[in-house]
Amino acid sequence: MKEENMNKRKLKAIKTKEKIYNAAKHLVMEHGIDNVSVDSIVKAAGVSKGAFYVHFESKDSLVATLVEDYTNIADIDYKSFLETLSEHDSIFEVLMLFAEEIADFIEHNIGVDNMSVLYKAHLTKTVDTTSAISYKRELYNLFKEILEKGVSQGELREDIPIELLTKHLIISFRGLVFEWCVRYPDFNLKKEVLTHYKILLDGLFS
Amino acid sequence: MKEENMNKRKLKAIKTKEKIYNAAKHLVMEHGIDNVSVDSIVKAAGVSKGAFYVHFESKDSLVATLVEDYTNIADIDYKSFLETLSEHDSIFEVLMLFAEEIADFIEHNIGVDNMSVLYKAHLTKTVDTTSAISYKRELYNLFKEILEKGVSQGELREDIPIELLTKHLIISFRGLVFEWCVRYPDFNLKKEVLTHYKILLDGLFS
DNA sequence: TATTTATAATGACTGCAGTCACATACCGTA
DNA sequence: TACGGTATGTGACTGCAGTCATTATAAATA
Repeated sequence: MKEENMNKRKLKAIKTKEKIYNAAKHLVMEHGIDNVSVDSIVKAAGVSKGAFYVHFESKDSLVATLVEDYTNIADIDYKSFLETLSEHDSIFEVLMLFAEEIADFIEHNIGVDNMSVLYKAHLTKTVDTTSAISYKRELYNLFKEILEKGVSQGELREDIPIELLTKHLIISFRGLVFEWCVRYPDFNLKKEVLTHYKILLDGLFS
Repeated sequence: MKEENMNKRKLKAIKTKEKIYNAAKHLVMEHGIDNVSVDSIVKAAGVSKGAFYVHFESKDSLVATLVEDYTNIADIDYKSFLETLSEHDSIFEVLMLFAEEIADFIEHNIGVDNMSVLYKAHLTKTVDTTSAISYKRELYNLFKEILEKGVSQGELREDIPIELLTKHLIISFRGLVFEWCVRYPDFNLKKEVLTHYKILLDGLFS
């Protein structure tokens, strides 16, 4: 076996994986993840159960893949939204509007069920959800960009590295989304995100 | 049927529940939750599987109960720790030390596996984990006490209600613990909690 | 071309969470 | 004290995620 040769066998394998992935995508969209079994996926895809486990580590891992694709779509949305904000001067405003946009997208385009599944997958050691969590994820770059501009405008504190601030802004955000999932529907995500970021940006002291 | 009559039947039911609970506690302590099945619990407890589901909604819910009991122990620990801090003047210091203590307790007395199970249970709509999440939980009071002292000393901003600040301090904390569970072992909980609270208390701006 | 090796695919099987029709025993009431 | 109703308890059963010995077939090698 040599490296990356696109021979007949590998092509067929890729095709099988795609069949499974697409069948899963449609079934999950139609019935919701909790009503879709691996058996129903492989039946719809016209392959055996064993084949599923050749191509996916677990059911959760397939779901994570599905949500990852949403994650990428999300990041594209966030990026283009951020571009519309370039006119604003105040970093405070930019951060607040950006946070609001993300909250909106999660609430209306992803939904509480999918976020819960993703977060549960994160908490399951056997599932690799690196791409949504990775510090290389576009989302981190977008926050970093904002903060860098803030520093160059002298608005932001400089005693804590930008990278670290970025991480903590996102940790907070994830905490809010987690709380939203847990307390749903008694938790207004957008409102609480704005309050939280207001506290976070201003500080607690008078 | 009348209210709270401790008749023979109820006593036996309580005893059964305790048998299950204790068997579970010991098995989980010895083998870890992932290596303990409901079947093994009921076998050890000497009851049927059906009895398990009379007393517990699900396996997750039993685990959540176990961790909840830890939660109460935790709150007692936090409370007595807080009392040792009464001499400190600066609210900043008190909050930082308190946060550090909580991080310590979670890391060393509860552990990443139990926290992950608890958080997964939170995310599962069919599991009632109210007690750890309730705003009536002692933890909220403790934070509130600190903040109230801060206000009376004129150290804290007063434009946001104490209750709200309390909630958001805890949301942040939960976000950090979630991140710790997800990134374990590549995330130093105590260190990140301190950094995060430093940002949160001081604000982002120069 | 024939033979060996590696990968993809199969589907019966295992183990476990959770269910359900049924059994048991206790309680309140006549 | 008899009896109907109800909380508790039983264990075989179901459905599903994940495994594994085996088969099929493409690729590498002789």
